[in-house]
Amino acid sequence: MEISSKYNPKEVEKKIYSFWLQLNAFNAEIDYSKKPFAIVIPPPNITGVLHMGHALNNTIQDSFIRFRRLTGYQVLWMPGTDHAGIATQNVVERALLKEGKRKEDIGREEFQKKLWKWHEEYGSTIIHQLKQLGASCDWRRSRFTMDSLYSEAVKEAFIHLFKKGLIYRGRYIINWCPRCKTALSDEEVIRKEVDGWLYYIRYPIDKTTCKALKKDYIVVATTRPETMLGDTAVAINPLDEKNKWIKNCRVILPILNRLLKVIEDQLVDPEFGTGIVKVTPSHDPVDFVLAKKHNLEFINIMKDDASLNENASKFCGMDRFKAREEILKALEEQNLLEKNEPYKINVGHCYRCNTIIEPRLSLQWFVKMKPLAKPAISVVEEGKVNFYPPHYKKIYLNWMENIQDWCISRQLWWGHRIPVYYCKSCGAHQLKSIDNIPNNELLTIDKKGIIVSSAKPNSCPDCGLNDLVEEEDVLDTWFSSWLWPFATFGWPFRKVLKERANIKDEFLLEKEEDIQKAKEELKYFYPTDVLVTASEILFFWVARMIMAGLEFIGEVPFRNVFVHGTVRDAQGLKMSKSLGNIIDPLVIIEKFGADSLRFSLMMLALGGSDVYLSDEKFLVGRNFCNKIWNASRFILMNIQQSQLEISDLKLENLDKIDIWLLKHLNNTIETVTNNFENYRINEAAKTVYEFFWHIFCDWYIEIIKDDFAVKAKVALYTLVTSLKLMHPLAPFITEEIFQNLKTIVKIDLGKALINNSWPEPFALKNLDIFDIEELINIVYQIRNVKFILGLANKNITLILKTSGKNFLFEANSGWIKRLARLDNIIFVDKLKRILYKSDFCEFDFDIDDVDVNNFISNLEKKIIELQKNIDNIKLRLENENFLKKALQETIQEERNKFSALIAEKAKLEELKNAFK
RNA sequence: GGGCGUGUAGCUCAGGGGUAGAGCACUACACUCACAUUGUAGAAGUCAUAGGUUCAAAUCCUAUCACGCCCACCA
Repeated sequence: MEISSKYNPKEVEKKIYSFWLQLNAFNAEIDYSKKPFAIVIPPPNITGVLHMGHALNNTIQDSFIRFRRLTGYQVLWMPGTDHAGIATQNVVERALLKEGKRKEDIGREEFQKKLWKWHEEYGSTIIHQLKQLGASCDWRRSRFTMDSLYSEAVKEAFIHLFKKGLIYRGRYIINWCPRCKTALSDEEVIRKEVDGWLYYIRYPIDKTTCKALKKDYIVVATTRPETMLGDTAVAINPLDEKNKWIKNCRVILPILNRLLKVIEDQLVDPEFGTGIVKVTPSHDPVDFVLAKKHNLEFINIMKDDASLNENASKFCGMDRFKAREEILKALEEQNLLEKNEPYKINVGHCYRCNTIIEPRLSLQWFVKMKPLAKPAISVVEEGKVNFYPPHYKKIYLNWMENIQDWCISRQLWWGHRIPVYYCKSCGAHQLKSIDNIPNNELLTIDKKGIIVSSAKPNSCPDCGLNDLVEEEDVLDTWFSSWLWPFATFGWPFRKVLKERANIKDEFLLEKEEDIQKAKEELKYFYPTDVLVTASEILFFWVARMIMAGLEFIGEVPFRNVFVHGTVRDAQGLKMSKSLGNIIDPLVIIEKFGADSLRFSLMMLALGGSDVYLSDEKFLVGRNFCNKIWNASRFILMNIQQSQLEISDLKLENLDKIDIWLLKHLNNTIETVTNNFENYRINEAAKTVYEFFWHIFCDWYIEIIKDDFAVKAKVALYTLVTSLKLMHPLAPFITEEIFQNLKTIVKIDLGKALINNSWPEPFALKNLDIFDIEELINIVYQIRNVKFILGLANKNITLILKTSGKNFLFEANSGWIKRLARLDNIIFVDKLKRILYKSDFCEFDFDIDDVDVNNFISNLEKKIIELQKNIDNIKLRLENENFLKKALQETIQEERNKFSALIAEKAKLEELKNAFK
């Protein structure tokens, strides 16, 4: 069998992946003889294309999964996709716009059809890409957050919370995206500091209401002058002496000439601006709070696209920013704009389209979070859910303790429809209109005529009539995602028949036994073991899943949360398409192979901290894969060429070199196992890298080259063991080599590597490997001295004097000569000249005219180094306090160190002096 | 404003009370046939700053300075 000197990932990966699929190696079924290990994938958006963040996230998961699969767990990696409300709607809207249509032109139903069609065509792009990465998910189970059965879960959750009084509908100031035309939760708003202006505007005082005037106007400071049209008061701090005089006045709102009263509230900072604030209840969150408290009128001045409405008089129809200019102009004309100064403002942006958010008064659905948060705080405090790295625990708790109610309604056409019906006869549907709210009416909602139900009811329970309309809004995408860890198993286990499914769902519970099986699977695999996620969605998703798990199942959804960092470019900027700084994982896979990508990422996947990437970072993985390939190639070719018949991997008649290697291998197995178990994946990668390359290849294989036939078994054993250790990180190449190996050696190794067994340390008697380490050190010393003397590329003869260890050198002379590039080794009793000296041996070369200057200066440098250390320790040993207070053990250690250093230095000086 | 974290070699980071570590990059040498996607050797750091605890601090504590992330109603 010919083995190419270059690994060809493209061919191999395709072949190996379908081999795994044929084996059903990813499939997870209940097996009570094994312990379960489950991970649910963070479902990527159906609009998603695999980016480096996905690659990192999923490689970590796949490595954990493959590790556990090999260690004998019954493994489930549950895959799926997320319908991603706004994101998907935006994509399809854009496509529609290319045809010159808006979604309103074709209507909700038609638009939804287009969405589903889009999902069918492109929705699984990312799934295919995950397969290219090597993800070993049980693809049969793939779920979509809009599956018919999943809808049942969403409805169940809503109804459950509603009945419990944890869902309410309320008029509230929410974040509104005027482009997406929907409400957003606080988490969906990205705050960015932008340069703006702080405008100082004069509001004249109504002289009929105010007697003792200091001035005939007051000044308010604002960054958003256009909202002044909705002002219904001005406010000062009750303790603000300098503005106290306006307390009982009324002021006149410029342009509209509305009379505003002055209110007093602690929320006002007397130090900011003039200490007087304009209050715009419908367009500012703080003012909203003030207005409720002080019973102010709410005037909405904007339409849903953030252009001004009829309440804005002559500015009606104008865009908000245009209106700002015009209003400033008008104020200036009337000499009411006192000044403006540059000012940095924190402005909210839509996380999907980056449009500036408008605080907007509207009627929305909310979940009361405090009662849900309470148990979710306890489980983390008690350690039932652990974070890696652990400091995320604090961040989580801090957030949870300050949690706000969750706005869950979205004015989108793509998503789970809120399971609510309104009775027209009871007037419930009219509450939807939000413009011109008379004072503060309807801030809480009477439940009359509002029916929460999973299907349209026949009649209104309040009035008995059947004039019902369905709620138009859909639910926040995260309201379905937070159910992911158990909804994917089929919770709430309702029978859903094919006829009722609105798409060709593959996952339906049609028969009673399906339901029973699904329930059993949940019981077996849930709670899942670890959730792997980026820190960005800790609150969006992770925290909410914990709450949902506890509320709906009564048990945490996962025991561990592994948080990895954000993927950034070499400059530290977040990778994003708009910045044009992305490194496409698919390009890396194309160029170097999936394993190179995976291994490189895992070397860098330090828990919690961000991953800085540049193209050359992927060379680590590529080079390592090349090393794995070629080392394996060497071993296999030699077994073939020497026609070795190896029938088993039992190791016997080991010599010291073998034991030296196996000791290192044992340590590696232990460390790698430990690192995987403790989610220290980069440590696992580094450990196996170090062993395979620098112990196994650099030394062992080099040492045994001359008598490979004798050592082949140990080499083969070590190779197989290493393949297992590396498989979670580099699955394709290790499986490929494993399969090649099977055709060459006549050993029953099992059918495949993927579901093979994890290695155990080899049982070694505690044999001393000191001699081998010494010999390796001597080879290193010979090379070193040769370099210093400028003899690196010359073959020379070594003249050696040992302390009774000649036999050792004789027994190992083959490899020592080869690795140190020696013609010969001559043993003598006394050296004329000494180039190296230790307790073990001393040596010289058979070359007379060496350039000693370099050698001497090198010795001097070493002596100076040693002297520094000696001085340090001497100081310590002369310190009475040290002798009095340090542990006896420590003192003895220091003394030993001291004498060792002194001896070492003496040797070097002796060498040096011999040359003078 | 509050919370969390980070500052160690040119870069990316390990480590962690008692002589500073790795990888990459760099320098020199070597195409000795598994691998130049290689090998061998080398140079490189007052462990952010200032105090404190300690016999001993890069390591623990405090403050400061930088940087990063998250949360928050300063218009």
